[in-house]
Amino acid sequence: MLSQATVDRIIGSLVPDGLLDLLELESSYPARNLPEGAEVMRVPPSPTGFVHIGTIYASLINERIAHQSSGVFILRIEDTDKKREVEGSVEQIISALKKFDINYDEGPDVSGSYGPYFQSQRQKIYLAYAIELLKKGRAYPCFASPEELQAQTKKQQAEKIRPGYYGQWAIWRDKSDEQVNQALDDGKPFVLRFRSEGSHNNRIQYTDVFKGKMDVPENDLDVPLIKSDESRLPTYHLAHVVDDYLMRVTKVFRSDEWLPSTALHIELAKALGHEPFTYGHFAPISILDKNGGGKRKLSKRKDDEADVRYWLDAGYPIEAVKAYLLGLANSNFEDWYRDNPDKSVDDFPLSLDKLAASRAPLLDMTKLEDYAKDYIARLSQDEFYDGIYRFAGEEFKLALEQDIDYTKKILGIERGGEKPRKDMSKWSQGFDQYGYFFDDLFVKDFKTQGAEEFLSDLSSDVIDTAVTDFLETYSADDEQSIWFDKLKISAEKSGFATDNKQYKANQDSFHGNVADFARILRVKLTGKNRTPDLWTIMQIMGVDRVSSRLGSN
RNA sequence: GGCCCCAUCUUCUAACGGUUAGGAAAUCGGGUUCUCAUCCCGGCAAUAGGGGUUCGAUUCCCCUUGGGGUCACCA
Repeated sequence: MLSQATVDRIIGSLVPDGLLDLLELESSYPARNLPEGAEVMRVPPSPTGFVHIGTIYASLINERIAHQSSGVFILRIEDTDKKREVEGSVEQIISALKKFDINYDEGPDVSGSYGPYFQSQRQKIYLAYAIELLKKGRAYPCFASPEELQAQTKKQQAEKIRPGYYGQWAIWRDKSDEQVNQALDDGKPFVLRFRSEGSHNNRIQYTDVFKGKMDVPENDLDVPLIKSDESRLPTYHLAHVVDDYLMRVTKVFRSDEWLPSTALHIELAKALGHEPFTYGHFAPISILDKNGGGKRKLSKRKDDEADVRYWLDAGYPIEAVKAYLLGLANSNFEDWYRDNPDKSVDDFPLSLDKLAASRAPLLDMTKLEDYAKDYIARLSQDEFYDGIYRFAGEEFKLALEQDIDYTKKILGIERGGEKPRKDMSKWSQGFDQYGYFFDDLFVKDFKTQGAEEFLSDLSSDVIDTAVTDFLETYSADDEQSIWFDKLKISAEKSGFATDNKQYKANQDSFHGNVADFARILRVKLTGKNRTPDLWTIMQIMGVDRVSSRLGSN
């Protein structure tokens, strides 16, 4: 045990301008006045770059649980590592949550009486608790250099001993007053470490909301509490225990990666005289390794999909992404969504039990696309227009605005009925789906390319004849059935089979079947070989545009 | 390596200890359609292996194997 004088000296070096009074501090974080059963949840991203889709997943879960119980959802920025901090990340986090329509009641840009919500602004608070531990003899300064520590770890690995700063490896744990003062005199940097009283041979039990009864070894690691650099910011462990205590968080839901340090957090809370938290650990989203490995955690470096910007930029509808994520969290979501076509994904009652069963769900982009197609197909015409418009490039935007009536007709194709068109999974596809309707864009981006790609098997003579034959009989006033009858007649005249069986039996005597004949018109008209039905397209384009596109070469 | 989590079709998963092991996505066939997207019908496809407990095990227990996480002054 360090002498009072030494402890005071350490305190002086840690907080030269005075220590916060704990009682006073705690009185400014009173119990929340919430209804019975209300949960206070939080999501604590760190601003170290882009926003991870896992952060959105965790936010979704925490927000839902909080708000379903008439509780509070907090966004707390964990910016205690100034070295890794990337400028602009906080704004990115905030805007990502906004885009996903995940609302927090307290956060960096929302007033709340349990702040501040930047951990870097709470530095004095952590210090006060750390010093409290120091005074109790549950913390001590450690002057070991990174090199020393590294050498120690190496030695442990070589000798196949459990690595870590504990027991005999906790070299500064029981240094004398003289040694500590000497190090202080030398001006050596130091961290404040936790003095664990646990033993790796003892076991502790706790209940995880998702995983049930846990039985793990006690913590015996003397982890750093306060960093040695001049920021004197805390490590995650201290920050978590202090913040969630003061902010009156009722349940700590975090991803599985925190499971191994839970014993430590329990011991830390107890050392501070607090009741340990109720924890719930859920499996993080994983992805199939592209290089043939197994499943693994979604990694920032290797996977584009880890970045929410990827989802946003590609123009996946947010609701669809949320629906997919909710489906990963709760397997009954799909059924619910199908049974409640008129409800929003935000109305889904997330269940804790179901979440328990979810394990390391694999990100399945194909399935997500399916969700997205469904979602877009359900949209009203106005919503559909909005989506397309928002993701349109400058030229496409101008085209869309030019003649609203024309645009509305175009975007209204096969929409709103019993069986809406289902061919778009992301908004960025809007241009490709509808751009050809606009003459400038057609000439620039569709016309030539399409003819080369989709009509290369037919000679230009055949194509010309087909177009001429069709135009001879075409009338914009024809009903669809008449139009199609005429189409068949011109097809026959041009040497195409109108009967599929006939065609299959005798392919050589035809240029192709009706489908091929229609393909000529389709490509000439749209530059594409996949479009909604031709009659509708012609109706919308109008006779002049149809003639001109078919007539031109 | 220590500790921890996890284990049902290709994927996400469902199944009070008793089901022909179900659904969804993908895929394959068939139908509808001028091409597509759809839509409808159908097919393929799983309880990792071995021991127990039990009349009976996907379900409970143990072992093995496999996958994942963690062991930082990162969170």
